[in-house]
Formats: sequence, structure tokens, C-alpha cells
Amino acid sequence: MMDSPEPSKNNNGSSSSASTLNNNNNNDDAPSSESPQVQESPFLRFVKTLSPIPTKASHMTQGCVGLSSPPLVFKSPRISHRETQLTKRPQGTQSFGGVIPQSVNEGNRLGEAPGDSRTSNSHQSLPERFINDTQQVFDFKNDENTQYYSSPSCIDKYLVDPGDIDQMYSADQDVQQQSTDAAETSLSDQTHSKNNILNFDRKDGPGDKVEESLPLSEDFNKVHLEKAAYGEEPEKMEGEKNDVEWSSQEPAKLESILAADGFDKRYSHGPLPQDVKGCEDYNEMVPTSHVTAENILQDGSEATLKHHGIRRRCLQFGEAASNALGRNVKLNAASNTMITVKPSELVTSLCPRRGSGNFPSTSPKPSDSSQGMKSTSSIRLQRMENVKRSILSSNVDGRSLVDTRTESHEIDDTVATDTGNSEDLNQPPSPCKKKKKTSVTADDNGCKRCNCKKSKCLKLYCDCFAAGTYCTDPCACQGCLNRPEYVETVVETKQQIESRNPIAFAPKIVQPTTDISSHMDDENLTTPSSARHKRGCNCKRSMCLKKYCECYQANVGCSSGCRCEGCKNVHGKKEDYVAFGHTSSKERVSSIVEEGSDCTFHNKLEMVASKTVYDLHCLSPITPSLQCSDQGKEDAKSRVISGNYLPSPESDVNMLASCTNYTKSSENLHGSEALLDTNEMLGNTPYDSQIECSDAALLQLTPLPNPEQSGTSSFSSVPNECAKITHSRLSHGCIRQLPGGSLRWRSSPLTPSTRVGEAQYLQCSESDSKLFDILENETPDILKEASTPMTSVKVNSPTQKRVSPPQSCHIGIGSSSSGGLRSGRKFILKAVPTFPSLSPCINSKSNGDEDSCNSPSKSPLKANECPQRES
DNA sequence: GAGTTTGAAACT
DNA sequence: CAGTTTCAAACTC
Repeated sequence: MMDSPEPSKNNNGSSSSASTLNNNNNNDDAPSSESPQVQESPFLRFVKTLSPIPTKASHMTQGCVGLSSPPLVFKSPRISHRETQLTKRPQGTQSFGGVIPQSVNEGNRLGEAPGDSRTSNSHQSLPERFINDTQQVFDFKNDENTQYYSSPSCIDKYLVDPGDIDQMYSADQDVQQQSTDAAETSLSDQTHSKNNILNFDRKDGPGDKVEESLPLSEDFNKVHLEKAAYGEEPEKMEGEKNDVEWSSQEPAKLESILAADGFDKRYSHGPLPQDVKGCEDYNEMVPTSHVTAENILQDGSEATLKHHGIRRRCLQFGEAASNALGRNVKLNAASNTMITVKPSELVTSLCPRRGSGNFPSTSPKPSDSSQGMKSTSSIRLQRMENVKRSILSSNVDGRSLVDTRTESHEIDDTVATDTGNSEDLNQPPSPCKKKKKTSVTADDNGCKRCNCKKSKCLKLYCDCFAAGTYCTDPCACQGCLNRPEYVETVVETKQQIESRNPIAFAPKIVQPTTDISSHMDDENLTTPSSARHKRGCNCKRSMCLKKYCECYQANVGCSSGCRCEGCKNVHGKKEDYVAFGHTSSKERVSSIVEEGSDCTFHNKLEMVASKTVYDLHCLSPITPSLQCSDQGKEDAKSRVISGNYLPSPESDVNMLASCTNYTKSSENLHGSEALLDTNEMLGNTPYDSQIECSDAALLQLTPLPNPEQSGTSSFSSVPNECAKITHSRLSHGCIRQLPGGSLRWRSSPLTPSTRVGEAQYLQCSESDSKLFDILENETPDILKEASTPMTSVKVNSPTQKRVSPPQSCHIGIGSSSSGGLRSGRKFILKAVPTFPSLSPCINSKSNGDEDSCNSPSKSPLKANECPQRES
């Protein structure tokens, strides 16, 4: 870290140089970090001068390392990136304050961030530590990450509260950066929102654009943050374009380039706070997100960032509101425009993008991407297809890597385009914005955009609103109030709707508690056919063969909950579902069992689950992770054979864990990719699944890195397995909830490093809440306890209505018995309850939010219960 | 691009 | 809870 930053700084004179530097740094970093050289480096010196605390890079790093054992965690490049990003960002802003002004100012606006110094000042010494840590972690790779400075504060927090990375970031950034500005900004924002509200009817006053454009452009901005941060939008745009081109190029180049960009961006962050004042922060803005995004880019996980950026759209209103209060992170592009990035969005974006291994070909056109960033779901769908293709096309690791990057490139493109589109809906659309206002609701990317005329986008008629996201530029809505400016209105409206229907914002698609894989459609390899619409459709004339049918639109089959007439849903007929549902899993099991050896029913179930998972992995174009999947698969089987009572979930978990382990041990990068891949795999699933995938990936990642977790969750004990299962399931089902729940990351149970990575990851994801849910609900027990030190997990999602599918059930299933599998069809509304599996009955804290296994409503039942019951 | 169809959401 | 209206997307021309 230290090294990279330094060189970057030194080189910073030119962004281009930065990129090269980064590359060089990568090479250099490792040694430097290890050796005292680092201390000697000018950067360190500078830092020392700045920070009262003597730079003990080694110490710091060691301490951190010891705690988190970052290297392991970071093995997966992406994760590490994230982590680094997390740490870095804060530092970047903070440490930079001191350092940047000197060197960094360069092209980037780093120099602009005088305020940064303010924010960072107290922590200046910390950065070194952090850097060291990060260096260690990342040295193995490029470490574009290394470039930056880990934020000392982050480190501290990290150390202190591994669990709350999110908070850290949010807190750090918010507190530090925003602390000074935040109050003002928040106030201004609120006032803004009020003003906006007052004005809300106004449609596109030119003046409005200026004001609104900034906030509205959030999503875009988010995406752009990275770009904007540089202040190089044009260049960046080009750079992004280049990225796209790069996709085909060698990863190394990409990384280097990305690193360079990321570097600039990072620096840009520093300035942001300052600029931010001028700009209003968006509620959505999340410091962490910014960090992650940037970091990700740097890491070569660029794709991830990009992915994240893609997702930007998802806003959980509740969160948004909260964010508005405090969390908003402001990034200043070189220009006055502020770009806000939501972590959640970022994260979510990751999944979808990843999903499309084919990015280059399938990658949404920039223009398209720009148009619709809104609905992640739509994106997901498209990606699913892409993923399928990719999966089908390639399983090769290297390929997968390439693909992921390409995806990232795509993301970049989208981002670039997005950046272009920052205008309000009402406002005259930028060229890109309302391009397709036509009937199409989703972009090529799958981003949805609404076209509401009378609902003001404050009713469920509005897809954006229903999805818990703000309308974006691509939207062609009129009189839209579903914008950051109107957070209050949005939140109130949402609350009202929720009061009427608590699960109104819950994910519509839920997976049955039973094995995910059992119903995998061949067509939709990634999409479990088992997924069903929460409420079911009511089609009468479309026969569920057109998009009028929500089930069909979601690529899920109709279920018993549907009241459709003449159902001919290609994804699954209602009748079939009813009849098939129960038996299908068993049948599948039997078939699978044939392959496997003698197994008990449970084992069979596990087999099935594992198999499904395995299949998914296999399908996914992937990195080693997939390969790992094989191992994992076997592991799962072996486990099953061994008698692990945990059925499918475990196997899945095991699979994942094994994969992750494998990746970690073997290749850090691969590990990250693997995660991505898995996510992608999952991502194919219609809507929720993608999220789940991401979650799964996260989960996977997390467990390994953390010794504790590994111990707890990963392999050894059954409970661990349960936890794993829960994780996996969580990943599958829990995350889903997007819209409603606005969960905040609080703690990740994982070790610091892992936590950090996770946190970043999570934060990045659009579905912060989702991830959160997952973590909290799923990991919860295990992670919480295991990771204990940091276990502060909070579920803040105001909405929290996640109807996450089955996860709880899954958990239950996984934990206890096949019961869940047997039932097969239970849908869990709220995903996340807790991880019952790990600890026999640990109630996730509160997750009460969501449904227990079956109840869509917030059943008190928690994961604990589920397993028990089922058992 | 305009108009129609459709079904969810909202309302009564 | 059922029926009706409103709404916006999907679809057709």
C-alpha cells in the first residue's frame, strides 16, 4: 500500500504516470511493504511528518495482518481490493489530506482536497499501518490498491470493529469528511429535498436541472464518482471506452490501467469533501461505496466496481433516508458535480455484471447502460442470459477472468454513459437519458427505467419505486418525486405503502425453501426454476406467456400462489408446480443419488443441493473457483456421505467454501473471481438470485479469510457447515430483498480483513441491505459469534421487508434436516432471519424483519426456529 | 409513434 | 374481501 501510494503520488504528476506507477508499484510494493523500504519511502516520510504517530508501517500492518490475516483474505484480488479500497479510501481522503496536496494534486483534483487533510488529520498515522497491511495483503498482486492509503481511521475501526466496516466507512467518511461538511450538507440536502419537494411539480426547469441534476444523477454520479472524482470525465469516458476495448486485452494491462484510474479516482476523493460542500450530497452517497468502487477498480476488480456502479440504481429508500441524514458520501468530480455512490449499488452491480461473462458481446452498450441504470433486476435478467451464455460457453478459469474483466469494462462503459446521464427525469433528458423512453422499461443493461406520468413514481406502479430505487436520468417519468431530493417524500410514501402491505417492497421473487438447484431450468441454467413469484400472478389472458405476467417476466414459473387462468408459463406451470413441487426435489435427489453412492435421504438431499450448486459453478464461466467447485462438490458429497446432516445447503456451502479455500490457497485472484463467478452463476437467476449469488460469493470469501470463520463456518464442524449452508443459502435467498430493507452494514462477523472485504463488498452491493441481511441473518450466528469481537450486527433496514425467500428455510434445512428440502416449496419471504444453522438456535438479532421460513410476513421465527422445526 | 391490451396496484 | 378504477408496461399496428 504504502509503496503504491507513494509512487503514485510521486508519479501522480500525471495520471498516466500513475497507471504506470501503479504497475510498477505492484511490482515494487511487495518488497517495499515487507522491507523497511517502505518506511523510507518518501510517502512514508511524508506521512510521518504529517502524522504525529511514528509510522510503523510494519507494525501497523502486522497488527492488522495478525488480526485479519489479510493476505489470506485478500487472496482474492477483488476482495482484497475491496478491503483495500475501504481502507484506502478513508485514508485516501484522510491521509491524502496531508500527502496529496503535495504530489497528488496533479491532474486529479487531489490537490483540491484541502479539506481532506482536515478529515484525515487525526488519523494520519494510521494510514501507514493500513497501507502496510494492505500492502501485505495485496502485494501478491498488483495492488493498485496499494496505491492508496488505507485510512487510518478505517484501520482502527477495522481493528476495533471489524464488523462494522460499513459504519466505518460511512462513519469515517461521513464523520470525517462529512463531519465538517456533512452537517451542512445534510442540512442543505434536507433543505434541498424540501425545496425540491416544494418544487416537485416543476418538471424540468432549467434551473432545476442544475440543482437536481446533481442529486438526481446520483446513480450516474455514483457510477461516475470514480470518473468524476478524477475530474477527467472526458478522459475517463475515453478511458472507460478503452476499458471496454481492454476487455480483450491482457488482464495485466487492464489492471494497470484500472489501477491508474483508480488511483486518480482515489485521490479525487480527497478533494471531494471540499467540493462536496458546494454540491449536495445525496443520501445515497455512501463513503464506503465510493471507496469500494474506486478500490475495486484499482484492484483490477475494476469490474466489480463497475459492476457496482452499474447497480447504482438500487436505493433503499429507508437507507437513503438514513443516508441523507448522515451517511452520504460526497465525491467531487473535478467539476462541481458531485458524484455519489452507493455501496449497495456498487455491490449489486457487481453481481449482475459478473453474471455476464460475455460482457464484450453481451455487454450493454454504453448508451444503453446509461439509459437504464435503475432497475437492477432488469439488468440481472439480461445478465442472467449473458451468464448463461458465458457459462455455457466457458468454464475455463482464465476465460472467466477475462470475462469478468470484460464485464467490468462494460460496467465502465455503462458508467461512462451513466455519467453522461445525470439529469433529472423531468428535466430534458440528456441525449442518453430518455433515449428509449419507448415502451422498453429496461436498458440493454437491464437497467429499468420508468415512464410514469401520473403516479409521480411514488407508487408501486413505478418499477423504480417498487424496486426501492430512485428514478434516474434514463427514466422518462413525469413529475417524478422518486428522487433523492425528495427522500422524505419517498420515505413517507414508502412507509405508507408498507403500512398497508408490509411486504410491498419485498422481493417479488422468492425461492422455495427446498433445494435451489432442483428446479434449475435447463434454459436458465443459473435460474432456479424453483423460484416463484411471491404473490403469484393473476393473469387471465396472457396465459402467463407474456411479460404482462410477472412470473413470466421474472423468468420464474407460476406457483400455487398464482391465480392465473390457463397458465402456460414456460418457466413452470402452476399445475406443474403444485404437483411437481414436492416430488421434484426428491426425484432429483434420487437421480442424483444414483450418481452418488449410497446415501441417506439427507445425504441425497445434500447431494442434490451440492450438485446443483456444483452445476451452477460448472456452468459459470469461471475462474478457478469453478474448478474449485468441483472439489467443493466432491467435498460436499464426501461430507454428505460422511453423514453431515446438512443437506443441500451445506453442500453448497461446502462447495463454496472449498472453492474459496482453494482459490485462496492457490490463487488469490482466482478466489475473488471465483466469487464473482459464483455470483454470476447465481446472477443468472432472475432477480433475487443474482443478489444471492453475490451474497454467496461474499460469504464464500469471508469465511475463508477469517480464521475464525473458517473455523466456525467453513469446514470443520457441522455447525460450521450449517453456517456455511446458511451462508450459501443466504447468498441465494436472503439477499434478495432489495428494495425494502434498508439494512446497514454494521458488523461483519468476519475477521477484520475479511470483514473489511465483506463490508466493502457488501457496502458496495446495491443491496447493502441485502448483503446486510445476509450477513446478519445468515452469518449472523456463526459469524457474529465466531467473529464475535466485532459481532455487532445491526439490522437497520427500515423496510426490512425482505421477503427473502427461503433462506431462512434453507438455513433451517441446511441445519437440521431435509425437512426444508422436502417441503421444497416453502418460500421464505424474508430471507434473512439469522443463521440458525451455525449455532443451534441463535436468533439473529433481529432480523426479525423477515420472514421466517415460510411466512412472508415478518414472522418472528428465525433461522433458529426453522431448522429446529424442520429437523 | 400511437393506440390497444394487459394485469398489478390502488381505491371504494 | 370483492369489485372497480387507475396506472404503466407490454404489446400491436
